[in-house]
Amino acid sequence: MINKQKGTLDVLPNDSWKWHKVETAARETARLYSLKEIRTPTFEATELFLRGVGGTTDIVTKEMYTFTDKGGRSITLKPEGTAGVARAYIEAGLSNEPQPVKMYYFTPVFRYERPQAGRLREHHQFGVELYGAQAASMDAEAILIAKSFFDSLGIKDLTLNINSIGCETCRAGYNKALKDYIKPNLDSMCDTCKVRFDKNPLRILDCKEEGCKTLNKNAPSVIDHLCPDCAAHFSKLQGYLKAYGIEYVINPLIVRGLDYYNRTVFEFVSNSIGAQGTVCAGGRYDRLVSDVGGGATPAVGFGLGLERLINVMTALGLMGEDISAPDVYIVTADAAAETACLILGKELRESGISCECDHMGRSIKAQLKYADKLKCRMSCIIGGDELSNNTVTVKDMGAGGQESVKRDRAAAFIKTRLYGGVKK
RNA sequence: GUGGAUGUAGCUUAGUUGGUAGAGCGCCAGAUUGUGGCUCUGGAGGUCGAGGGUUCAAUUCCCUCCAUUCACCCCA
Repeated sequence: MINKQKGTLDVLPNDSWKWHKVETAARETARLYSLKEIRTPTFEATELFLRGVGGTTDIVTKEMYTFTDKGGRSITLKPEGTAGVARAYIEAGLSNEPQPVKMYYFTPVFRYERPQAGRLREHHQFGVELYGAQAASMDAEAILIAKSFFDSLGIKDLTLNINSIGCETCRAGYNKALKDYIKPNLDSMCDTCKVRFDKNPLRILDCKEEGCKTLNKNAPSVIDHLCPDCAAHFSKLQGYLKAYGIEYVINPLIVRGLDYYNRTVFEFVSNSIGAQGTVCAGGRYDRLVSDVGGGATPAVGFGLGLERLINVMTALGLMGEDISAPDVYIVTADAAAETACLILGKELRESGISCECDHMGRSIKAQLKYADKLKCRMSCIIGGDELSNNTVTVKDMGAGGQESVKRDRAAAFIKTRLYGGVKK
């Protein structure tokens, strides 16, 4: 027996409807906002992520699935969805299309980490990428898209956290202020924070060590050090959110772990699925496209973890149940009727009725029992009597009654019963 | 990479102060004539995570490993 790999998930036949439900809702939301789907490869040149995500980030330094292919190239399974989209945008010359270019994707994402509740080595994301617009209204629309997607699924449990981490110019000033604040206490910080102090002070705010957290509470806020342009952008964003009626919390401690973000960052967080409660996270990344070799292109977007989303919905009792079932089960009441049953099945399917025939050689009783388990709405029975009369016995599995119908009228009769004569 | 918890049938699990295991659900089959849902009866299915040690004897005690799980770092 070879087991599945650590941190991977099988979506089994009895669970796949959950994914369909969520994916259908996502595609409908995408349609409403005129997003077009983009599909990019599962693996890319490692260099893309080094330059896009950032060579010093944890994702790149210790979590990537990187290998050398048979041609000696360094290949990496995508650790996030955005870099590949940026690459495709440049490579296909999408900057020449009318802007903005609004896209969405579904993708597997691979990160080598220890699994726990809400964390896998391969997970799946629904992502949105809005390229070409620098207006704060686009940031607001990204958030609105996520919000209306959650609303369409009935999820009310999520808290929206927003923050602005500024641009390069305000970052420099802020980093200095932060370092000035930290410096007297640097010795009491944890080891990783000491490293962050030099490399990327902003990330100190993200530290979960008790000592560092306490110190961070009174740390200068990024928001107070934004340059006039960034401050205006952040203020406009909040204006749009208020206009949309979207509640949010400004959380100055939100700092994304991917280097490409600037200005707006946000997270939708749930409390119902354990320690890893971030279901959706995103922000603005105006430097990404140029970082991976394209022209200056403002962009904003988010990634949304589908496994976590399904976990939240399950925890909140919003997942519902699988309602897909074959419409009709065809009971082979006599071995001699087998061919007649199979042909009837083909005919029903050709007229749009889903159905199932016996392939197990079961007794009539067992076949009806099975039809009941499948939750079929109707059964057709063909045995010796029906063969000689050229009829089909049609049984209503809900009400329990049954009647004899001429064989050549069977499909039409069943269709009327199932859909009231209106084609599905 | 670090720390804690757990590993008995497909699932949820009981159990033995050490004498090679039961239950519920599920699955399959029956309960006179060609008919499901309720009920009843029967059946299949477990090398008690793997390897080693102690012992006359280990699923039970000890060790190692593996897997799962939760938390940390980090992230969706």
